[in-house]
Amino acid sequence: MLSREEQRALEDAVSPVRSIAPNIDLVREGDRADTLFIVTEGWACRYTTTRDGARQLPALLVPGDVANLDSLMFDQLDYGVRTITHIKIVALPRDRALALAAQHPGIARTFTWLGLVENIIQSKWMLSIGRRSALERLAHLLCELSVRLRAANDGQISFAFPLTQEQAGDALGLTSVHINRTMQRLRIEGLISSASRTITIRDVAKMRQAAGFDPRYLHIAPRNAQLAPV
Amino acid sequence: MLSREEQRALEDAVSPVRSIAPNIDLVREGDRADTLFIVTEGWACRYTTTRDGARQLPALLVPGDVANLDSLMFDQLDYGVRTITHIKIVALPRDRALALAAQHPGIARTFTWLGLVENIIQSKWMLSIGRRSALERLAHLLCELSVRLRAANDGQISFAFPLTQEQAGDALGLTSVHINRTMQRLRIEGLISSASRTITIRDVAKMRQAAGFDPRYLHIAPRNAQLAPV
DNA sequence: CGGTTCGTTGAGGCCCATCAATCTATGTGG
DNA sequence: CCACATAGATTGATGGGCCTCAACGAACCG
Repeated sequence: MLSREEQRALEDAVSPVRSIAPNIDLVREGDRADTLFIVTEGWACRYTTTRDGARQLPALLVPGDVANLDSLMFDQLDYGVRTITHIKIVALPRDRALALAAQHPGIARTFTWLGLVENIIQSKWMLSIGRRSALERLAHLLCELSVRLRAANDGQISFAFPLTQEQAGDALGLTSVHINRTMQRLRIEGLISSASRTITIRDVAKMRQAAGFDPRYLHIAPRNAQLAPV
Repeated sequence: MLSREEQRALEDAVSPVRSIAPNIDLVREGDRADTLFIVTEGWACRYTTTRDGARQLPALLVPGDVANLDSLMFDQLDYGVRTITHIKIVALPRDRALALAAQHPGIARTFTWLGLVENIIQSKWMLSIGRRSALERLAHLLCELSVRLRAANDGQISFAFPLTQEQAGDALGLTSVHINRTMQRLRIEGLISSASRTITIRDVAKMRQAAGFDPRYLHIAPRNAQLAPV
């Protein structure tokens, strides 16, 4: 999507890579932020909270994601950003981001593209949280992540899944206890297996069926197109 | 946000106003769309569905909203758009929208601004659906709409609310039956009253308290700033 | 090796869904 | 202008999916 020149300009504009430990707030709800953070390695999440402390994650951030796109236009953040694993990020000051966008149409295009995809993903999450059972929700999330992480799909898919069950619950609108029980059901039904924070989807077709998952909404070209179902 | 010239360019690019009856699909899930629809009067919604027919509305569309912003970049829609009331819309072909954005920085800015605000609103809806009780959810939605519709706030707020209870349920991840009972509780507790599709929030402060609502996330300047709480 | 975080299990209860019936409002055609 | 049809609102009874609380086990780490 970016020309070589644009790629270059972007890399020049960006701060040196910064490493951050797990469970650290990059930004807190309500903070002012005039810098975009781009995840290059590891996992993070956006989070929102109710007055009484309940948490909902509106997004999981994996390598390639921008943590706070809206800082492009808004001073104040409506959510916090917190690391999940050890993570590497680069920072892009808003001024420079806007200047880049003004100068390079491909970069402007990329920003709006990112925003629109985020939007679509959030819509799907809403559908899950509002209308799907716990089993479907969890299955759908795992399917989505397998695609976003571009995990190889050869009938089985394996990928690192570093969330605690509590964090998974916060993403799906469930409690950690219920995540636990739901994960067990997924295992018992032979859909997944997991060991040391790695999930493997044992039968991708069956899993997607159980989740009601159709990868097209992610607008990502599948890694090996000839193998990707539907 | 737009210069007078840009305003003008936009109005010139747009199709004549079209009127549409209630409960009509403008676009269906999965349809191709190369035209943006902008609501100028009346209500509509975006909707998504699961395989087994459950519905979730990721957005309510009121005057000023763009129904399908992502058609700016994507051919295929991941949701349907359906009218709720009689409605008036104008159409803006993608080509012209992109050309306008390329030529007028204010218009480009407006598009990304709209996308980012949508994003934030969706995050709040996710928080509601995932973590709030039915009462809080409904109260929060009504508070949000009162602000988005720019209803006058003089301690009380009245505005037309044309959703059926089924549609409200689809927006909030609840059933119509439960919307009914929850609405009754809001009335009994003196927070709202309603007659012939008009809602009035009787005590705005108490209502916002009950909803956990803070209007800042909408990034709209309040109509009479001196009266806006918080 | 003790401490802390995370995962697992059980018992009990509540919020909201489901199903179904009835009531009300709106609109339509005769 | 009324009879009727239909969509939407309301009510009741019942049940289930998920929450809550609490305890215990397992893994990790300094």
